[in-house]
Amino acid sequence: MRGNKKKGTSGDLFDRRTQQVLQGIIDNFISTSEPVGSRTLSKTLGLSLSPATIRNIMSDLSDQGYLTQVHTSGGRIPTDKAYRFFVDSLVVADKLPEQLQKNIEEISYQGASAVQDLLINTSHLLAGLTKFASLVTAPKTSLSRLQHIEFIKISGDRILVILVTKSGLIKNRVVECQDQLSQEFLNSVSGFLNEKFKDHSLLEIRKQILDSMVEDKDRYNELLAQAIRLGKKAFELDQPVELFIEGQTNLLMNQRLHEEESKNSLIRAFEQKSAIMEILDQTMENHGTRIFIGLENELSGLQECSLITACYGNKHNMLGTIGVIGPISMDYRRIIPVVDYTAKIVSQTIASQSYD
Amino acid sequence: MRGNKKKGTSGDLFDRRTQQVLQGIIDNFISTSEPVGSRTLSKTLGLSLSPATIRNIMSDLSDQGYLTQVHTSGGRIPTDKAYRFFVDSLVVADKLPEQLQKNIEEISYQGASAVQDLLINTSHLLAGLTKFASLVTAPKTSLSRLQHIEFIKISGDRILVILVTKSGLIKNRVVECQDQLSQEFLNSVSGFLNEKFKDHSLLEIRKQILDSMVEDKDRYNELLAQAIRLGKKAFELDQPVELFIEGQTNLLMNQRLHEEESKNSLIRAFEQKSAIMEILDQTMENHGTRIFIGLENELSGLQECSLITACYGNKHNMLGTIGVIGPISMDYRRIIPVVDYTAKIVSQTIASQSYD
DNA sequence: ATTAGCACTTAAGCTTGATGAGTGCTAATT
DNA sequence: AATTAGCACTCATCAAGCTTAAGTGCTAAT
Repeated sequence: MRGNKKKGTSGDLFDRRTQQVLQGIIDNFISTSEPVGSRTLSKTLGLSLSPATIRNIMSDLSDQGYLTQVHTSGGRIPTDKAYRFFVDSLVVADKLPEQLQKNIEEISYQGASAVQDLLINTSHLLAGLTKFASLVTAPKTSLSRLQHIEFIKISGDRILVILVTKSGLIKNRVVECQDQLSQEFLNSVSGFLNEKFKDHSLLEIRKQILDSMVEDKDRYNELLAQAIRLGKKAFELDQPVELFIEGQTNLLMNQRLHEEESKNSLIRAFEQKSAIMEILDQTMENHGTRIFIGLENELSGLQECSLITACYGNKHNMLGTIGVIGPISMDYRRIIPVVDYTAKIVSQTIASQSYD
Repeated sequence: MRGNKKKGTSGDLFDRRTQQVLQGIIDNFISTSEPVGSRTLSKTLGLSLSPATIRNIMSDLSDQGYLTQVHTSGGRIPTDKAYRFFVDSLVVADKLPEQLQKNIEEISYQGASAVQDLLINTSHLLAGLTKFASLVTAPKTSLSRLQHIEFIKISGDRILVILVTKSGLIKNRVVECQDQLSQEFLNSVSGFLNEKFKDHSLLEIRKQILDSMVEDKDRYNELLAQAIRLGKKAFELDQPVELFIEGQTNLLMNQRLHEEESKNSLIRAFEQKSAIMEILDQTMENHGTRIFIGLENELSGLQECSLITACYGNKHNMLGTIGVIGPISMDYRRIIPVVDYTAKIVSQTIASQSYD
């Protein structure tokens, strides 16, 4: 999203005209998915250049790796490199149509519930608007800070643990417990934990609890001992990968992905949730929209696709990532602002809901 | 699953041989998905009948609507009616291989957590084992009976409501509340509600709350008034359709579904979650495995597929349904017992976890 | 009742040739 | 020096025609 005139990824210099031709080819291919040839281009492009001239330009672009031919004759198609150039030279992405803005803003009005619900809605929304597959990661539980913990006895030996984080995540799990503990006792335990650990990150809490288990081997305080024991169970992270994927079918049915084989590897990619998580986590290092085109994707199953991501969170802290996976020849001008704006709205909504 | 000798759906009488031929055709088609002809059949069937004889039999079966020809020559394929007959005459489905039994049983050992988690696991499991799409409905919240309700104040004006049902469902939602209520007060409210409504169905509770709102217009008891007000918010059902669908991509990638158009209508069908819910709800009327073949499905998008369902719950009460959607020519002998046994294990697991 | 034999049907695969969009190159034009 | 016209060439796509293999229905022989 910077540089607009002279720089392709590898520093090739284009004159204005060459650039227009490349743009034209990309635009054309994005809308038709058909290889585009010199004749067509000469007509659609407003430049009054003969096909022959355009052929020369195209030949140069081919030499520089921006175009390839599917077969000897029959037009050329843009390479990943061309899309990269194209995307980089989008100084300002299209403004988002008002209607779309409204659609996106609606997700935040779905009532004040847990952050997870917001994220699930977001992922549905993105998949729906783009007709591609959407990815949304939840804030990392272990980095979130404790807002509240509560134990509820729901039967003789089963205790429901409820964990609320500052960022608005709500988690529950049931733990079993041999000792018969009264609800009153549980209340004092949770009171103790809340007091001691409020605002600490879960990771930290977990560490401290483990430490004190080592220290207080011979404990005399019954409350403390139980608190530690219960706390251990409560904060013991199962950490199921919190990644919401929606609209896989959209993507698989997309006309532009026809190779049976690439569909299969795409499905396999979607199954590697933790690998996807890792990639998305990396995008949190620098804010803003990021775009991975074709082979730029580390995950091999995604190399026939492009991934567009944006982070949500507050100034201090990126919490998670949202993204869209679509065909390489997607309409970047349309999709990028959608992802962008959605991330912004999610950030706002979370900010207004969280307990900082 | 009843009747094994002489009855097709419409009461046609088959002699033993005809039936064997039909079986042969179905088996053959299930494993190859190619139309099967008289010559092949004469060889693979162990009956030492000449192709000509088999042709005659096949001709009869065609007349009775059990077979159709895709084109004038080139073998015949079974109709829905044939599968119906086939399935009905499966007196006893294949025994489930031990390995599969183990796989299925494992889902119940995933630790004692909320019923929802069990159901999500189940739906993953079914999709994985069958390589088709799986459906799992959660127990109806409104019919479940209250085990416990709790209010937790998580910030000035936000209260977390936790609802645990007898069947093991755990629901949370955040409600906003203008009045500043102390946690102690919330505790007495939840104490009150627990006492008054434990074991009542949520539907019933909701009704009673609404009733008392009408009655006690001029309330004097502050606790009661707040309890009612909070209770109303808590039991006001959002009831998001609780249907877990997994493995849609499995199904879409399945070789046997090739028509682009039928894939699209399948996707559309999956989007109508409430319609699917309705169908699954109907299956709860009578216990046991149910099978809907092709056009027997009410939902038009599913008419190129078969749906196999089984209910889970306890003797008194069916709670929900699990199911699999696959191509009409699926291997019923293998799939039916998988669905069957899974439902059984889910029932057991829930029984051991629920609070009755 | 069963089977062999035969004429007929048809999808699928193959070749063939025409068409059209596209290409690279060279020579003429501006 | 840049642009363009012209030309020979390439190749996917399509339709037409042909062959093959698997299948069918029917009739007559067993």
